[in-house]
Amino acid sequence: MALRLHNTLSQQVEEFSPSRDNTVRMYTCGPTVYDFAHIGNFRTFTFVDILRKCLRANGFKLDHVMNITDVDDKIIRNAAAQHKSLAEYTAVYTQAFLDDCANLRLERPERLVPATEHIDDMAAAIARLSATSHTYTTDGSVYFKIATFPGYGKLSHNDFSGNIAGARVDVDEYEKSDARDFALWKAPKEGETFWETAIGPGRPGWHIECSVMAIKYLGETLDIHAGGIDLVFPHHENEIAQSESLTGKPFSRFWLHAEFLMVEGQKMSKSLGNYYTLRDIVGRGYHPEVIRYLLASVPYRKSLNFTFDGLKSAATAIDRLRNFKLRLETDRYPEGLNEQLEARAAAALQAFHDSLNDDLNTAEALAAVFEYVRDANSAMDAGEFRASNVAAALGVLARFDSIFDVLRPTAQAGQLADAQVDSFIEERTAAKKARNFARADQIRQELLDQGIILEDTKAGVRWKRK
RNA sequence: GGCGCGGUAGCCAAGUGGUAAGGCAAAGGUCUGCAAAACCUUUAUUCGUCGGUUCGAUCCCGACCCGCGCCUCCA
Repeated sequence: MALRLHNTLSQQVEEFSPSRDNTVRMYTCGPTVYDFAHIGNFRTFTFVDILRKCLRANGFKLDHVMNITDVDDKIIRNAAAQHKSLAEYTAVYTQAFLDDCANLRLERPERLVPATEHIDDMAAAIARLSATSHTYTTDGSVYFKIATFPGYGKLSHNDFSGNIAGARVDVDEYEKSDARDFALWKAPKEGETFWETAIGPGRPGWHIECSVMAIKYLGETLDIHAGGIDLVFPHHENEIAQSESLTGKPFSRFWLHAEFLMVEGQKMSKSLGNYYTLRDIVGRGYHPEVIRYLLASVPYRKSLNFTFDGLKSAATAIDRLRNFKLRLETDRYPEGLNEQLEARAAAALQAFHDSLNDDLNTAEALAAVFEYVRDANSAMDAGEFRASNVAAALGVLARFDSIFDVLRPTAQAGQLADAQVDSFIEERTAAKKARNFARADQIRQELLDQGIILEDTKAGVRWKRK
């Protein structure tokens, strides 16, 4: 089954393939580095990571650009409050973001591009928009005039053809002649960071960086543009207006948006006390891959209710898969091949692939894996699992993990080395042979206290890290 | 008010015009020196409410109720 994705533009699920040379040119909105990213941000970034992996699973190559917004009002304000330069201030949160992504096992996009390294490109683009009468200037600030772009509203499916003023006016500190016009360029204010450019001094508005950097690195028409659903309007709508006014071509063929995340059934907010950064949750003892599993297990177009019960449930689910893998690797099976089981493995692989290709239906993909695991475990218990079935079983897990990436435990500092564990196990086995169960249990408990779990099986003792 | 998403078992959650995947939790059982792991059984006559279409609807249509998002540079 070919990959199908929901396109916000058409509001339909459409078959996807890149427009040229089998390479997906994708742009996704990255973080504004004014603070640590929160768990809601990471829901979207995890979705993007799953998307990347599914695109590759379909044989496509990737050229993926993600921006780092390292200049905006909050950054300027916070940096000033801490008496730091913009660069000093954003370096801290940029690095924190990269560290968080690494912990969550999010692949690095092919290009990570900071806005502040493209100021001149933005100024040049604004100059071109001005040359084609898409802008006006008030007090040194440049605005995009949406009346000059007939397609405005096509992404968010809003009709702006009528009288668009009237709803909210004067929400910005800057002067605009139409409520929905937006700033491309902001004139410098007293004491604020600004750049000297061909269009004068100032700093870029929010939307222009994405248009400029996307076109610079990926060309005038992207295959995919993705982000959180709250970016549909105005951010992505404005990107379309700028980009298409600039190039006269469709800005992106596909637009993908991840739904919101809730916490314990409520919207996440600082005032409710349910606002969490990734660090907060890891600090409570949840491993990053558990968080990753929970974020990835709910299909991206459905709002995700993030709960601590859900995290515990995710951890147990991962254990089940890890236990199965350990069993495959440590148990001994009779020679031969169980054909029926081999067919089930192939079917699971196919179902997994098809589910993901159905607009990234991760929940259904997981079901395919768990069904197979149950069947295989049953066969093992019944003595019907054969040595030659191991490879396909490991193959199912490998395929699963190439997308979900949760089977490898996060390394813990200060744990026993493998050799040490093995020597304890030898001592315990000797104690068991002598029917000194008290000593055997004591050793097992001591190891457990150090995060090592022992299991006695017919094939011998096996162990794993908690 | 406009636009969009959603309401399925205790929790998370898939799904189809023909009678409800999967995970977690709970209870009982098998196995085991004890554990652990694993397996088996049980847990939605029912899919927000009310109408309609249909031989038949959780799935299609309409109305209503509830939750969430955007419409204020918030993923």
